[in-house]
Amino acid sequence: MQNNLYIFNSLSRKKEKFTPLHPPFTGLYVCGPTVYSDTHLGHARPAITFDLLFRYLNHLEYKVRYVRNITDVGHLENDADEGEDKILKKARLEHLEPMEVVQKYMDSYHYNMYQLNVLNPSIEPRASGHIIEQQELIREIIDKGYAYEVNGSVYFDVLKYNKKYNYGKLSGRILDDLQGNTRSLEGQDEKKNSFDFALWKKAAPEHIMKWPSQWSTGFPGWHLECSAMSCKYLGEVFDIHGGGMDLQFPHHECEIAQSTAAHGKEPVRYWMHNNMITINGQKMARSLGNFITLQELFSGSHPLLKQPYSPMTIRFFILQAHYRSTVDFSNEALQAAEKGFQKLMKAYGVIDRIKASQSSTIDISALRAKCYEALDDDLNSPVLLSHLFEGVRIINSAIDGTEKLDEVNLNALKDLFRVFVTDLLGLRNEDEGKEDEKLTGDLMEIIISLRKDARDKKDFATSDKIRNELNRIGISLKDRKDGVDWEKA
RNA sequence: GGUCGGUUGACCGAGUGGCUAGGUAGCGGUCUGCAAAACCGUGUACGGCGGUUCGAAUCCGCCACCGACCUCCA
Repeated sequence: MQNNLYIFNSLSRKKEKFTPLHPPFTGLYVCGPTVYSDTHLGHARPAITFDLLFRYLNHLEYKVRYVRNITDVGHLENDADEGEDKILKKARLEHLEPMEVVQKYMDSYHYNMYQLNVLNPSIEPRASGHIIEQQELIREIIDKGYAYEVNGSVYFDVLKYNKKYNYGKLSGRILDDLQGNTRSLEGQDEKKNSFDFALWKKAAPEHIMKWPSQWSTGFPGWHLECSAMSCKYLGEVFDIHGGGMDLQFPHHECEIAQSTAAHGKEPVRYWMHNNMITINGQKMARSLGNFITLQELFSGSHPLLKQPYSPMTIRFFILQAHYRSTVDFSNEALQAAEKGFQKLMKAYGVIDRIKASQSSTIDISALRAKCYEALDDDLNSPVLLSHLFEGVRIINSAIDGTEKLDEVNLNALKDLFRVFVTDLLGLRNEDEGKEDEKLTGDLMEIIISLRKDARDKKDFATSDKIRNELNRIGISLKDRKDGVDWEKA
């Protein structure tokens, strides 16, 4: 299992060589969505980032178990919600069962992921299906002495944990600073310290989503589900944990604390965090009211959108930036991405027209090595794309005859595009079905030959009319030295 | 206020102590009857001020601006 993959580990703040704990097996856990609302552009970022990682690890022949959870127990929306459960609140508004809301948005998330060509994870566990495991984990933490029960709720004892371990190591936070930064003293009566967090919360009588436990009828703390489910499916120590940078603190910090307190071991070996998508320089988030859903992007139905953008345009747009950089949304950037994507796929589509030469002016193996180098360098997809555009140039030049490829290099080029464009970047052609394609092709042949006749007779009025009329219905003609190509706009 | 990150040409976006990605748009050219596509060429780029260095946009310091996170409840 040779690899040369380096990934940036948020824990050490350095690029580190990736080596799984038990090769060839590799465990990958990524924080999935809370399904209380439509999937938005921000959700696409981690999904695509870790899809690329999943695809690459598979390509390197690791046996990857990719776990991406669904949070369906519900979180608070924002301060204005006064503690009411997010999913519960939405349910009241729409007069639906909480699980009906969950189902609806989970289905739509799955459909959007399919549209973006994001592969399904190996396991997609739901928090509501792992209440028992979460309760067991709480008991373990209590047994080890790092949690305490107050009035039916259980809290994590951060101060005690920090005496033996290091709370804040992932996010670079110092406990003393956190203490000094306490916002207010209200609502903290039950906890020993303001920075303690809930493992189990006693539910108010009107709370719908609640489960029985030895402490109270209530619900698990938010951070718990990821600790419990990652441990169940990947073990007490596993290889890679991913998620958005906004989850680094407190969510991931608390995950580390919970798992370490329970098992006495550092749970995650490599932490990876994707950066945010911004809109006009501000983070896109539901709570900020500036988010664009994927449906709106695909249909163009949002005041900020000048046109619809296809799923593959969005995917390409996201892959054109490195996952640890913010990427700012704008119509100009999306339009540029759309053109670039089409250029790439168009070249890929004509690769079979290249005829092998006796000799080669290009060495594809060098290009291939550069492509691997790009991915090995912390999944540098923008650099990979720049190399693939060198491939685009080679394809077009080979068709024009200004570059030559022998059979070995031609096959290598085809393989390069199949591996990197299709398999790893997960880009696919979006041209619609082929039902009427043959008929259309036959008709086009006839029209093209008629135009050729006119041109042979120097009847350019007729030939231009044919071309213009075709243009009008979205078909453009391209005269080449050795024939005529056509394509739908 | 604390912690962390960013500031690259018209736009997006990589990257490196000297060889200065890529996409989009613009301009010029080749090819075309014309056009399109493709190919070739092209640009006033690295926030400001100092410092280290033979040499910095890349390292260090200061400043400015922008952003993310900052425990309760979830």
